[in-house]
Amino acid sequence: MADKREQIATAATSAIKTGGLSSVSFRTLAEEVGVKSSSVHYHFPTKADLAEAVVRGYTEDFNAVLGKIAREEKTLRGRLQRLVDVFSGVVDHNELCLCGAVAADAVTLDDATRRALKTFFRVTEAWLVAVVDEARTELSTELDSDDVARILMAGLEGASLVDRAIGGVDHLESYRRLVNSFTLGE
Amino acid sequence: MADKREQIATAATSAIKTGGLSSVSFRTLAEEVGVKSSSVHYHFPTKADLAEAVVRGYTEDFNAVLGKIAREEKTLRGRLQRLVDVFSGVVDHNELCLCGAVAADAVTLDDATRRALKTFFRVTEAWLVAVVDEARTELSTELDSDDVARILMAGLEGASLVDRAIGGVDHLESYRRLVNSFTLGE
DNA sequence: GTCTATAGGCAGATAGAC
DNA sequence: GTCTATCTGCCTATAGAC
Repeated sequence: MADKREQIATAATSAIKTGGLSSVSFRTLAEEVGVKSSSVHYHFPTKADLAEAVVRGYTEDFNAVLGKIAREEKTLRGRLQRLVDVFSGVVDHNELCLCGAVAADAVTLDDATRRALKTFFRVTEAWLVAVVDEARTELSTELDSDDVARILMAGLEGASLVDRAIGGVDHLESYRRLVNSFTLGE
Repeated sequence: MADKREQIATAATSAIKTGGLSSVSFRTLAEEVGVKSSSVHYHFPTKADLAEAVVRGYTEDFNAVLGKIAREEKTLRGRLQRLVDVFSGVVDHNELCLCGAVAADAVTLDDATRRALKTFFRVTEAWLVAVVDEARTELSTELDSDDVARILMAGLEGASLVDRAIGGVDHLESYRRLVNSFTLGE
């Protein structure tokens, strides 16, 4: 039953992944955690405050997952495939990466949330670059690690977006094969 | 000054590309074309009707652009680079591909609009497959044409989404280089 | 085809009691 | 921290006059 602030952030995260930022309201959020909307405002004065906190929290959680993958998988291909798995799992639940969903509403964001969003992509791509650079011998493309990182990040966001909209995971599966073509392995 | 219905659809298209489906209202649309909101309802009874019409119209226009590219560019690399140009131009105006923007609101769509959206991706990827198959000798990847088509489509949608959110065109530029690594050319 | 007028609902946000 | 109550404003949609 953690503290209410966290419960609210968790409910907001889930709602945004499904319906985007515009789909969450203080009222529905309040109902989900069993309080009144004014109590939600107590924890997050404005919607911008809520959005920023949620993006920051998601970035932390996502990073923890990346760390886990790096510990559990030793090959570059294994690590990248696990990243595809993460996006695949999200789409299976009819959701998007939270930061992809928030990015779709980019024009309505305040500066702080926009910065937090930028940090998510910077941090995640930095992980990809590090993972690729650590295993240069397993790489079978002439593209440099920055390009590989950006191509996979943007590609997985886009594949999730398209696949969820039209049903299935065809695009994510194509990225699975792109990962294979980028890496050496049996 | 075309007919009003078309003016409304054009204004809606532009607004959706910038702010998504939830950002357009019958009121603001009406103001932009110089009528009252009830007149907009006359042409498009519900928001779902408007969304479907806009997606269909965009699919037609996009296809015309693809046809133009195929006529003007003779090499596979040239054609794919021109496709990247299209997405680059959109992001320069702080917009997204209309269907990418609509896809972000997938959960709120009615069946007809969802079908129209599916058609957009099907048609555009069919063009990509045809273009790739027509120039098999210029291809320098082992991925089949379906995968190449899906990777580029999803990738360009995702790169637009991310680049617009964080500013710049870094991800689209990485896709430019991916296109080069997929194709032969001087 | 376009208008005025309005219904009915939900949004974000705040004041002030407890 | 949470509540009740409320303000203000925007939304989709419709009825009916012209």
